[in-house]
Amino acid sequence: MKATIKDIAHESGFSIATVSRVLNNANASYSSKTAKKIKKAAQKLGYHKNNIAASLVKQTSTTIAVIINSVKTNFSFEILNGIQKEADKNHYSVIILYAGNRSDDLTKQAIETAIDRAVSGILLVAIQLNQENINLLNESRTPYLYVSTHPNNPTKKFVSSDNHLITETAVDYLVNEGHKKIGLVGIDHHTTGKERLAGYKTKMSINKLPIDKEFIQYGDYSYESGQKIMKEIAPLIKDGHLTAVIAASDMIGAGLIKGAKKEKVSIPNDLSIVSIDGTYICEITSPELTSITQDFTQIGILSVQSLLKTKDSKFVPIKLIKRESILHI
Amino acid sequence: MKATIKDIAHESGFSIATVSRVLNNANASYSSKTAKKIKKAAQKLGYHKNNIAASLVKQTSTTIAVIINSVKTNFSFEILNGIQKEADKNHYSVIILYAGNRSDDLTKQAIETAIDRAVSGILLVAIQLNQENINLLNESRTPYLYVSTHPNNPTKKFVSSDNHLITETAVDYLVNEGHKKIGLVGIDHHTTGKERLAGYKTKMSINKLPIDKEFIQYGDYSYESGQKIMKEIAPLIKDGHLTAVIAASDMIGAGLIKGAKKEKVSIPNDLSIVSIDGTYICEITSPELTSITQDFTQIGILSVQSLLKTKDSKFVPIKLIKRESILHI
DNA sequence: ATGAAAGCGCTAACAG
DNA sequence: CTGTTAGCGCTTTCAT
Repeated sequence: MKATIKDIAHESGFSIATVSRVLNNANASYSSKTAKKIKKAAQKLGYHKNNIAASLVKQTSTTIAVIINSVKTNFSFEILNGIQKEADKNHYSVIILYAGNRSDDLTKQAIETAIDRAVSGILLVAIQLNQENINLLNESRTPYLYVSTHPNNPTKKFVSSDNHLITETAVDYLVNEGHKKIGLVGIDHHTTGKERLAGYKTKMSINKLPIDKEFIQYGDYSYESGQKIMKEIAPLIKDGHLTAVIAASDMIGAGLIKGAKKEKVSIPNDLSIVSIDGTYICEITSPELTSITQDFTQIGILSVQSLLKTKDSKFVPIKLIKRESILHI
Repeated sequence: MKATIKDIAHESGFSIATVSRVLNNANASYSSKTAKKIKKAAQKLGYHKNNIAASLVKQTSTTIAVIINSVKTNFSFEILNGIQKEADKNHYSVIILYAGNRSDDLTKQAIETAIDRAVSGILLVAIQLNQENINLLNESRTPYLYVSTHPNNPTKKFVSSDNHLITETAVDYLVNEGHKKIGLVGIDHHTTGKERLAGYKTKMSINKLPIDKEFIQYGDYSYESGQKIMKEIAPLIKDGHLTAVIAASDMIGAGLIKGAKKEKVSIPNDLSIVSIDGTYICEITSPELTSITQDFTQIGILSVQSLLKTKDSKFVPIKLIKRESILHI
């Protein structure tokens, strides 16, 4: 039915070994005439390589596994896009495994599936690993990389934005616009949140700005979370005790705007917002959200390059994009 | 290194054939005692099935390929989520292949990759196939299914919303709210657009409502498209020649709202909008968008079920969700 | 109920 | 430069 290298061997008069060599461009240990003949035969028979067979003997496949949380983050899709694009370019295919809602069990299951399939590498998108899963990964000797997460362990490889820099840039900008009462809202208690908090504190301190306890509000990066937080901080805003916040995500920013409407808080007149992420959400809200924009597509692309080739860790540059949610005072 | 069935055979004292039977629950042609022993041995050795080897001999894998356009649709992720969830449940894994921006060449490439990997089925998410690609698919004898697309060929299998019903429901609702001058904006020239247009025309006609040429505006489902269209129709609205529109997507709806601000058109006072899709975008805009909501997660789930088991075509129910973008007149 | 043996299609020594 | 051969780990007749 489907043509195999055996058929090509028959058709061209060479052995399957030679056919295999030619078709894989193995160190040119064949004459160009042979190559031409074999390629022609392959063409004629409509040959397609059976990657499964190749994987079996090579004990590795040209497949990259992406493990991802199923939480509703609107940027994962962009990262995936970047990964996909770069994988395609290198003739790799991508299999996506969900780790549920940050569940260690499901993460373990995903890792096992990846290992079972003998993938050539694993991309952990916004995934936090417990020790058991780290061990599992290490024992498998499958290369892996943290994507959009910056592990505190310096021996681990990652590709992500620099969380410290993100909040530092945001504070600087806000200070430049005349703000002194600046909050940071919607961050989580994990690495990402901690780093952003650290960057924020650093710059606040450098600028000799006090940090009220209420300036820092935790959340889960969601729209609902943003609305809830606005309810919390509305009194402060009305009192003039808070004039600007850094939102931990666009969705938090959007939730803040929504909540502000209910609380009769005017954005940006009563409160300036700079949101972290810079996805298309920023343009849909009214007012549009000024943002510290992450280059998610690039994060995806570079993570594949790192996994397959460079093996480097990398911070991907961020950008401040001015829209309408900041008031100069 | 890694345990294989050979190791289990050794450990348990049975042959690899028996081990294979037990581990695959093959028609109980083994005693339960044997089964117990073998399973214990497998457990002890930390055995994991090498699916690649199994795929090679069975000529099929427990992998589903999803072919998808890389266009920025905010709902593909939801469909993917549903697919993933249901695939997981059935112990299938999912590989995602991008077909670029509706490119026939890239689609062909994606199909070939899928076939190469001997996937057990292909899900075409919002993909339009040309004849060459249809042939390719048919020759491969790989089962495939249209997802979120309703092919005009009745022999093809699909899982999607009923596009006719979507616009019919929208028109009915708008008429009920007292509207008579109703437009349909942002649709494309492909099947989806045509079906929505047909549903719209049907109900307009039943309600004896005239359809002005300008009532129908084409687009590409994007935010920008929505803004452009608003520029186009703003004069009509101001004249009172148009009081309501059905937006072909949430992004079109959001673009309309954005454009309306520029054009000094008030939503919903000057124009009512009901948007098709009902993703989270509808809650972020101001006013919130009333929508005909598609159940994308369910579409994903049912498409896997259809591919793997039922082989049925299916329309997934839609829902009208009232928010703030409709004025009763 | 169980085992032996033949491959699935391919790659990679090893010869020549 | 090319061919022979031995598997990769698993499933599946065909015997027993």
